[in-house]
Amino acid sequence: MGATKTEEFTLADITIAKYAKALGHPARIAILRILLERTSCICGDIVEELPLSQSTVSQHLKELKEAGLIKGDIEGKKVCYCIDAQAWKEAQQLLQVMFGKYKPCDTSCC
Amino acid sequence: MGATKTEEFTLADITIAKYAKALGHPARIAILRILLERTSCICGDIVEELPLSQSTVSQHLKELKEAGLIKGDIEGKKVCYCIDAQAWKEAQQLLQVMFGKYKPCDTSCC
DNA sequence: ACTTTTAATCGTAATTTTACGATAATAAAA
DNA sequence: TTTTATTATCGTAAAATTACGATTAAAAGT
Repeated sequence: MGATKTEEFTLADITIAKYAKALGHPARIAILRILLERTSCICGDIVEELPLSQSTVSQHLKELKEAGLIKGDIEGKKVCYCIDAQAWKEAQQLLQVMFGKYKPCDTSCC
Repeated sequence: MGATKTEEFTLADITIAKYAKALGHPARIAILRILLERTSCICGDIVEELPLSQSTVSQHLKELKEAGLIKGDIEGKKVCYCIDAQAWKEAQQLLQVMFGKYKPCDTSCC
């Protein structure tokens, strides 16, 4: 036991959960904020901005990459990270639709 | 090691990560969808709709509750779950603002 | 009072995540 | 070519997550 039963759910739920999971750590939110701040994407000094070691930041970057939310292109000695426009929009849309489905309930219990 | 360095980040990042983490599993997305479907919130048959055992579903419900996204009121023999309007709106807003910050980058690398 | 129903909690096991230092790997600079 | 800078990966350890069966707790029904 312990392994997530991913197969048993709908693709929509799996996809939204994948994106949400990637967003589920303050360090990764912080990384995304750094990438969101710039219009250009020459970025390689993410490590200095975070209270974590280089290897740990690299790991978080990997997870964001695996979720599809960011891309990393080798630019000489450094690696240039930026947000993946397509995945970003998909995640945004999926979450937006889900959050928009809420309607205040009419029974007394809540 | 292994413990998340939660203290070192901004409250905004911690909060958004907390909500995202709660959304980071297909089962919990499925649960939220079930709750979103109804305008009333007499719900106690969430277990039947999921391919998981009762104890596992209960655990997922607990995590959603701890993140603040849902509430559970005891209604006689059953427990009545529903979405917490305030937390829901906060999560929605935080995510919306963050996702809205994206602007396509102008350099060649991406 | 006893039984049934419903949901939480406990105990346990496997897996995954988080984190770091140390070590590669790669490309630019000297 | 050797050195330096930058990032990824490996190895490892602690902690958290996921999952389930068994048990407990509480309320309702008999």
